[in-house]
Amino acid sequence: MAVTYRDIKADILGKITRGEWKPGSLIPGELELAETYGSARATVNRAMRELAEDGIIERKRKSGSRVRLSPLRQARFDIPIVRREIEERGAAYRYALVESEVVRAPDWVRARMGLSPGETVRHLVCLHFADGTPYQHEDRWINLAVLPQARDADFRSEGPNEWLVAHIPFSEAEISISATVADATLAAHLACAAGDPLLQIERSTRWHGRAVTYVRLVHHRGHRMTARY
Amino acid sequence: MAVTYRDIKADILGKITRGEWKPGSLIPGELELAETYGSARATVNRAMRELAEDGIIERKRKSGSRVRLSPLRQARFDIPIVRREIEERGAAYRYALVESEVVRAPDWVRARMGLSPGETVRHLVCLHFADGTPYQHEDRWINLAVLPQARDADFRSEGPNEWLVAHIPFSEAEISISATVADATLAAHLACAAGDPLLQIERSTRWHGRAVTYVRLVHHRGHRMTARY
DNA sequence: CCCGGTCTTTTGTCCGGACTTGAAGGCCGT
DNA sequence: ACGGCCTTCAAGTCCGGACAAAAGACCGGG
Repeated sequence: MAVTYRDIKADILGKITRGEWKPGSLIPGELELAETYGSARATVNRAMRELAEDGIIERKRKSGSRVRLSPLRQARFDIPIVRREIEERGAAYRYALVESEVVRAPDWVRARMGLSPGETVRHLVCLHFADGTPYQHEDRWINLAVLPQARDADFRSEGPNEWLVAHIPFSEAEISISATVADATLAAHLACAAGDPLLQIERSTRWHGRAVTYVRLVHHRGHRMTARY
Repeated sequence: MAVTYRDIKADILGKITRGEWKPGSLIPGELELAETYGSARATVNRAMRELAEDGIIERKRKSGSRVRLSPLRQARFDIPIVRREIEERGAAYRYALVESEVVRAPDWVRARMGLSPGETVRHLVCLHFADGTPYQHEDRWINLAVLPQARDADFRSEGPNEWLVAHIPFSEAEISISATVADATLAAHLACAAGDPLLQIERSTRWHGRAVTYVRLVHHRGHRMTARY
């Protein structure tokens, strides 16, 4: 059988983890590797390219490839739709709309979304339950200038997240994770004590450069996001 | 000039974001696309493969490629070494060792790291400062069965993170993010009030299947991790 | 009707060759 | 010493062709 690019990738990775090729050292050129593995240069290239994407090595034209000094540690977190996240844990999902209004955007929302003064937004507060216990509190603002259909949409049975992905196929987003503290209303909604530390995710989404929605997701007490790499 | 795989990728992505190819719909086969773009199938393949990696489309042999129903939202967070993180913000980095001991692993550490009873670990408590203000509190446990050199290493001037990457080139890790609350000692170290919510990262690292280190990083009040996608 | 085997389609991978691009290093004139 | 130009080299990309592998589709036997 021929050598696959996976074989080559695994072999090179092995040499690195076993310490044969130390951090900072130069790796043989693609041509040389292709010869030693008895494969085409394109195959070696694919292996090396993936190693570079994985943050294991660093590549530069002319200078060649070298093992990274400090392995670039990067973790990939999936940010699934809540319903999916809950169902994948084998729990029953339930959704509830707590509050809904159409208002002029308050200043702090305007600032975050980059709206002009006086623009109106649809403001929603929702709760997501897993097996009956509160899982996530959602505080969402939708820009009606971009999505006027959101003014009359009925969010009582369908969550805004689901509605949005059906109306905006794809978008850019900025997401940020922080810790916050439960105030009285959050505590009531999430069935925890006021003062409890809670994990909070904020996401602002834009479509063709225009702010579509800003959402603040506060998770139940003890929630953790996990990733492997 | 020839069409590059980037051109093709951008063009297809455009068709999707503009709604020409709706979520769930089938995308033309590679052969057909190669013809319309006037390029080789390998080039189209590269473009499609990357779109699949980015979570935009889904590919299956025989059935073809289709636009994802709900675009897989995944965010990549860089987990840099603290020193680098601080210096990249343009702040001055300072490190301090607070506590250091060699002990038998307490039960909760044993459980997390999967150690046998009676195994010894090096336990370190460190602080990382940015421009003089506390930035991160580090509570680290190193398995001396795997890294006996850690018993006598001097962590007074060099942080354990730096020491570790120099001694274990690469490793697998599980990382998990959660919110915690400042107790008295954390509050004192991080210059915040007891009861403040703090962002906490836990990471366990293994090398060739054996637990190397477990670390709990608690960030200063108000810290946030941000990513774009 | 169900079950397994075979066909066919589509993506996945590889090859060997070619040209392009970016950056390092040297050369030269000031 | 100091620019700016030119060479050179390694990675980056592309081509056209080929075979491999997965997974629907189809079909015949029980």
